[in-house]
Amino acid sequence: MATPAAFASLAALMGDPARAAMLQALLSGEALTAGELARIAGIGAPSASAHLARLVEGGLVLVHPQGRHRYHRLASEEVAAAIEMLGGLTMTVTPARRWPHGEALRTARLCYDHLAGRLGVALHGALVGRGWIAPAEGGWAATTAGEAGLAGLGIDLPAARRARRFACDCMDWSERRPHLAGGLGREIAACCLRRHWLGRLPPEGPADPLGRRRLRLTPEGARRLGESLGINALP
Amino acid sequence: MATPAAFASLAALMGDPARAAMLQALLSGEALTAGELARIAGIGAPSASAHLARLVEGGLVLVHPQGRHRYHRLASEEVAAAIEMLGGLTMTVTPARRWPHGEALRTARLCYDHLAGRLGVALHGALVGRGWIAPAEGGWAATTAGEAGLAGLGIDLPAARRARRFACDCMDWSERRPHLAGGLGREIAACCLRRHWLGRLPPEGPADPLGRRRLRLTPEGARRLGESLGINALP
DNA sequence: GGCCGGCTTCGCCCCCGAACGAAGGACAGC
DNA sequence: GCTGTCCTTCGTTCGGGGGCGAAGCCGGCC
Repeated sequence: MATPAAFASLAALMGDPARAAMLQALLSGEALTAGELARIAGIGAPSASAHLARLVEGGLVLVHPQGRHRYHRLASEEVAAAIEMLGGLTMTVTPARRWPHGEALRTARLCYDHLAGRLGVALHGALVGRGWIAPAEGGWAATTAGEAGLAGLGIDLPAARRARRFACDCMDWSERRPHLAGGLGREIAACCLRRHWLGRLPPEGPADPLGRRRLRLTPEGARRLGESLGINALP
Repeated sequence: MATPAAFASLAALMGDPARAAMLQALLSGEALTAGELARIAGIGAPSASAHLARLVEGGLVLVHPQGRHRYHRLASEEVAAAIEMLGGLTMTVTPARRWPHGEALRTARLCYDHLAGRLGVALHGALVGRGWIAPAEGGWAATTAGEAGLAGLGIDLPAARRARRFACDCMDWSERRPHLAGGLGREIAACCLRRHWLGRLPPEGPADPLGRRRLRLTPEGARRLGESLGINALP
C-alpha cells in the first residue's frame, strides 16, 4: 500500500471544494477549459489556474493546449473510478439529508465515459449472461457471438479496441456490483446517447455540476436494448 | 452525486498525513485504541484525539469504549473499499519510485477483513466458475453445491450469514476485477489465516503500518485450495 | 480513599495554502 | 502591427487547522 504521506497528499488534492467541483465536472468525460472550470468552481481565474496546475502535477488531470484554450480532462479511468467511489461514499456516510436526484442517479448515470447505475449493471450482466463477452487477460474480450450482437446494436467495435483497455470492470457505488468500463463501455454509452436511446436529464434547481449526468432511457432505447439484451424494466 | 462541498470535506478528512496513517492502520480490520493510533501516526495524544473525533464525526470510524480504552475501527466495508481504492490510485498515479512490497501486495493481501490481490480475485473466479455462489439480491448467495464445498473447506457459513451482507463484490485495485467481500469473504480469510494456509509476511525495513497486510500462501494452503478450487499458481 | 494511566479539553502558536488584484506572456483575427 | 481574449505568474493578505503543553476527567486497581 502507498505510504500514508502519498495517500494523504492524493486525498488532500481532492479535498478542496474548488478542486472537488472541478473533478466532478470532469467526471462527465468532457474536456473543459480553465475558464469553464473556474466558473464551475466559483473562483477566479488565477485560483483556478493554480488548482489545475496542482491537479496536473498530481497526475489526476491531463491538459492539452489548443490555440489559446487549455483543455483539461481526467487522467485515466482509474481516477474517474476513485472519484466515483468517493462520491458514493459521501452519500452513504452522510445520511443527514436526502441527496438531490439520488434515486434518479441510481437508475442510470454516466461514470466518466460509460454507463453506471442499475442500467450499467444490467448491461454488464446481460453481456456476460448472453456470452457476448468472456473473461480475458486484464478484463473481458468479445466472443464471436458478441461481435455479431454488438455490431447489430450499432456499436463501433474497432473504435472500442483502440482504447487502452477493451473492456474491464468498474465498481458501481450504488449497486455494489461491477459495470462495464473500457473502450467497449465507452462506445456503448456513446452509441446510446448518439442514437437517443438515452437522454440526459437537465439539472433541476441550483447548479449542481453533476446533475446533468443523470440519464433517462427513452422508449426507442428501451425497445432496442430490451430486444437485444432483455433490459426493459427501467423507470 | 454528492455536492462538491460534502465530497471535498470527506476527501479532506482522509487528506491529512496523520489521519491517513490511522485509516490505513485500521484497514487491517483490527480495532485499535487511541494511544496505539497516536503512536502509529507519530503524533501526540491530544492531536490524535482531535483527529479521531473528526473521523468519527465524519462517519468514517466507529468507537466503542471499553474500560479506560477506546477502541476505534472503520465504520463499514464501504469505507474500507474507498480507502483501498484510493491507496491503489496513489500507486498508479505517482510512479515516481517503486513502492516497497508492491509486487508482494499484488499477489495476496488483506483488504479490510477479506482477501485481495491475485489470490482474492482467483478465489472469486473459482467460486463463481464452480457454481458455488450465484447472483442474488445485493450480491451473491451460496448454492447447494457451494454450501457443501465451503463447509468441506472448513468455512463457518452460519457466521458468514450473520454479517450485514453475506457476499458481495469489492473492486480489487491491483487486478481491476472484483474479489469477494462480505461475511463469506471475511470467513474465508479468517479460516485461511486460522489454519495457517496463509501466513502474514512481516514488514521489512522502516515502519509501514500496512506492511503486515501482505500474505503468503503456505504449502498446506496451496494444497487445500488447489484441491478444492484449482488455485495453485501463486508465488 | 488514594493513586495511576488513558484520554479529552483548553489555550496558544505557527504555518500552510486558498483567494484576489495587478501585471505579463501567448494566441487568434482584423 | 494592434486589439481582445485566455491563461499564467507574482506578491500579498488572511483564515483554517494541525501541533503541543498543561490541566481536567474518568475508570480501574491496590
